[in-house]
Amino acid sequence: MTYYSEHAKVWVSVDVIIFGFDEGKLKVLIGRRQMDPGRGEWSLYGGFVAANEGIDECASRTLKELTGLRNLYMRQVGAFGSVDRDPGERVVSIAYYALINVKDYDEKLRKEHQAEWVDINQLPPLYSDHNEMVRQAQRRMRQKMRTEPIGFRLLPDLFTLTQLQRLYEAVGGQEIDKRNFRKRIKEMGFIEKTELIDKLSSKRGAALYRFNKRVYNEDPNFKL
Amino acid sequence: MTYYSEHAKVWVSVDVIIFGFDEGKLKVLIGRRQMDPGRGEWSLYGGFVAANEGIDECASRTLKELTGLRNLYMRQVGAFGSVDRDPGERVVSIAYYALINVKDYDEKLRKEHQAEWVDINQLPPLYSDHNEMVRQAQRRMRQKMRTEPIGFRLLPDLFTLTQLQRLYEAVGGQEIDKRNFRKRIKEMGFIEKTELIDKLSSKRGAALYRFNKRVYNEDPNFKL
DNA sequence: TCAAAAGTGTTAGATTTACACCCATGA
DNA sequence: TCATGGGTGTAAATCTAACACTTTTGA
Repeated sequence: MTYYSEHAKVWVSVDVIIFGFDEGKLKVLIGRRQMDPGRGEWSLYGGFVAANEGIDECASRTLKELTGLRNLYMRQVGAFGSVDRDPGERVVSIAYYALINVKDYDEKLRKEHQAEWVDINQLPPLYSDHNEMVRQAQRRMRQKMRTEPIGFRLLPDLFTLTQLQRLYEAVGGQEIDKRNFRKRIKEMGFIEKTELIDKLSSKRGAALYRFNKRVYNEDPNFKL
Repeated sequence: MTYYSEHAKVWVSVDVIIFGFDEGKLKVLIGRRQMDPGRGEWSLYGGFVAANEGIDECASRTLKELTGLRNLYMRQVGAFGSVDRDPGERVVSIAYYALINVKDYDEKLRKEHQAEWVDINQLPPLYSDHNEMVRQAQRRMRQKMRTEPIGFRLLPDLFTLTQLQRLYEAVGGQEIDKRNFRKRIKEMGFIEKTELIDKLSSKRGAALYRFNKRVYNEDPNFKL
């Protein structure tokens, strides 16, 4: 308290936009707010930044608490700090987005937290400025996905090209030509075909692919 | 203090990366830090967020105090919040970048604040994580400039095409072909040729252009 | 046998890049 | 008269977008 004591301190929190991909839709994990003010409203998950905790750590901790998963792909969206954004007190909140494979999220844990996957295009009004946070997170994620292959984080380790295409369509918000898409995938090189066949989603069966991180790292080129 | 009192509060500050363009170089306004800890080190300008002040307002106020200018183009870069980023206390800082026309900045005011324009490629080590803030601000600004004509904020109202090209080169970090550049400018439509001639930078004289905001707003397309 | 999803190439058009010379003027 | 920066067009190459049919197999 020796240096800046004449200035005001404020609460700083972190809110996380957790993206998942399921049933061909981009989804966000939301829940009912468990504290006042706003108890019971739809809300993102978040937590307060502790005195001895960096903001990235706080986001990781929040994600871990909610999903049980560590080392999720996570990026900062930005700080939200209007004076009256929180109805209770002055809180500056820093939004992060994270990508998870829906199937990695233990259903029991999800229910314990009363968390729900909701289509990003069907979100209800959320607490405070959380809808705006989601919009910005989506823009950010879409932009990132154009230049880095982060989308794999939303899929199982093995996936079909149609799944991958649906993912890009859901994120980009528009349909993609199948042949052009597959042509681009082939050019990338770091999306490997395996010998495995997925028989669940079609009668004929579709080849399963995987993301080869090593190849990607050696060959740092990318375009959607 | 009724809702979140069990959580810790921290100081929140704003740091501004002020970009200028002069002598064909992209420059940043820095100064000597006027407070402890770190007094005398090279630093960005910043200020603490007051209890009754939003973070964007805080950034505007900081810019106004330093430059005397209002309504500068300004965008948030993001929040910086490692526990030990500030050597004195726990401070979460939110970085913003702003664009100003160097000639709009009153020299007297600049000297009063002991502020200096420094080539972004020649920056000295700055206080705390300010170098990293500058790097991120530059990436952000470069990216933005590819899709929106924000560069005009760094130039006088009237400018020659060569000036404009040098600006894009400085921001993009690479040379641009003169004919291709001018071809693109013509296609844009919202960069208007005036009848005025600049005789300062060449013997022959160069046509002066201006950015027509109205035309731009009616025709929301853009590419570098 | 048929419905449903997988898989596969080519072509036209659009965009991007490379490139060189003449012009006007002040010193 | 010459050095300096201003100004202009074309052609090749690359990238992007549009487009339709055959295959496999479970129901």
